[in-house]
Amino acid sequence: MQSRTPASRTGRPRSAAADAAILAATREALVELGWSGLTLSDVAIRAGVAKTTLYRRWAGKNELVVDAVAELFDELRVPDRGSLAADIEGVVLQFAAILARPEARSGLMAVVAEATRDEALRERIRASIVDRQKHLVLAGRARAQARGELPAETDAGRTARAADLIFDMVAGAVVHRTLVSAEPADEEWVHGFTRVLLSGLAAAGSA
Amino acid sequence: MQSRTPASRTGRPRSAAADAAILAATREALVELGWSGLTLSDVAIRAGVAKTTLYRRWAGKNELVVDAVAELFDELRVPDRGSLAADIEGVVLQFAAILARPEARSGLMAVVAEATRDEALRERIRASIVDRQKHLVLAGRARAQARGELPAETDAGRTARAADLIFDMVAGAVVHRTLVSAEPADEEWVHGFTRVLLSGLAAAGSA
DNA sequence: GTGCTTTCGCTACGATTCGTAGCGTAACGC
DNA sequence: GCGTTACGCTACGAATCGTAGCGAAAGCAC
Repeated sequence: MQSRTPASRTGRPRSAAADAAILAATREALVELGWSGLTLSDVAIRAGVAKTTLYRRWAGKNELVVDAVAELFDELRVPDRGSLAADIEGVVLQFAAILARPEARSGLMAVVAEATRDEALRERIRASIVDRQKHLVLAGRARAQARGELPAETDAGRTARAADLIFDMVAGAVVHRTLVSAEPADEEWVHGFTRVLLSGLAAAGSA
Repeated sequence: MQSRTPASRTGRPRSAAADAAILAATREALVELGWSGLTLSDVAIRAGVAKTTLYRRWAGKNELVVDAVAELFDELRVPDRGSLAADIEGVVLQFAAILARPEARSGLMAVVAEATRDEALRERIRASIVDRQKHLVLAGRARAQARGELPAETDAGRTARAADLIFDMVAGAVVHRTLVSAEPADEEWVHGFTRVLLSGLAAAGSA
C-alpha cells in the first residue's frame, strides 16, 4: 500500500490496525469536509493516531487519499451473468455504485487533478485503481471470447488499443454522468449506454 | 462572469482589464503551481492587482478557477465538415485540444471535485462550461437531421435522454483518455472512438 | 466644476494549517 | 534482555487565509 514494500525486518512493526483506521478516517473526513477541507491533523484525530504517524507513512494528502479511495475499488468483480452485454452492465453498475458514494466522488477527481502535475502520483493511481479496472475489461473480453461472442484476437496491438478504448469509454462515461452531469447512472441509463457501446463495437469491429 | 450581473449604475466601474488580467494570471498560476499550489495572493501579484480586489469579485478559489477555465471553452465551435461523422470528429478534436492544455487539465478536474460538495459551484460549472458543450451536441444533431443523416425527432423525452447520453460518452471518454489514462486523444484515437460511437448510435437507435 | 458613489491599492491583523524536530515509551525479533 | 523501529506527544517557525481600515482614483448626475 505505502511505498515501503521491502520493509525492514527488525524493530517494532507498523500497526496494520492504524493503517485501516487512518484510511477509514480519511474516507470519513472526505465525506464530511471534502477534499479541500480535509486536513491531515483532522484525519489523525479521527483515526486516534498521532499526526506524526501519518507523515511517517504517507508523503502527503495526495498519496493518502489515493490509497483511501483505492480501497473502495477492491470490491469490483466481473459478474458472470451469461452474456457479454449482461456482464458489462454488471460491471458498469458496480462502478457506478462506487462513484455514487461521496467519499469516492470527492476524492477521486481531486487526486486525478493533482496527478496532472505529479508523475509519481499518476503512477500510484494507475497501479492501485486504474489497472484494477482495466483488468475487468480484459477478463470480460476473455470470457466473451470463450463463449464465442467475440472473435479470437489476431493482432495484439490492435487488441490492446481496443481494450484501452473500451476502458476509456466505460469509465469516462460513468464518471462524467455521475460527477459532471450529476445524474445517477441507474439501470436504465446503464442499459442504454451498454447497448450503444456493444452495438458500436460489433459494427466497428467487423468493418 | 461574476455574480454581479445587475450591477449598480453609479460610482467607479469595475475594471474590465483587471478581470482579464486576473483570469489570465489564474491560468498561468495553474500551469506553474497546479490547483493545490495556487494561492489567491499569488494570482493577485501576477495580475498586478491587490488581493482585496480579488476577494471583492470572487468568493474564493473555486469560483475563480471555474471562470478562468471556462474561458478556454469559448473557442469551441461546431465545424461544418459535411457529414455527421466528420463533424463529431472535429468537435472531439477541439475538445481534446483544450484538455491537452495544462491549465485545463489541472483546473477542470479540481473544480469538478469541489463541486461534488457545493451545489452553487456545480451550477456555475454547468452554466459556464457544460451547457456550452452540450449545445454543440444539439447543434451537430440538428445539422445531421437537416442533411437527412438522422431521422427527425419524435419523442422529446427520448431525444433529450439520447443527447445526454451522447454528451456523457463524448466528454467522458475524452476526459478519461486525457486525464486518467494520460494518453493523447489524437486523430487516430478520435477516429476510432467516433466510429464506435456512431455505429452504436445507429444500431441502437434503429432497434 | 462640484458632489456622490463605488472601486482600487495598500497595510496590517488574528486565526489556521502546515510539516518537522525532539524526546521518552512501547512493541517486536533475536 | 538488547537492539531496533514505531508510536504518542509537544512545541515550533513558516506560510496562507480572509477581513478591516484607510486615503486616493474614477466615473456619473447636476
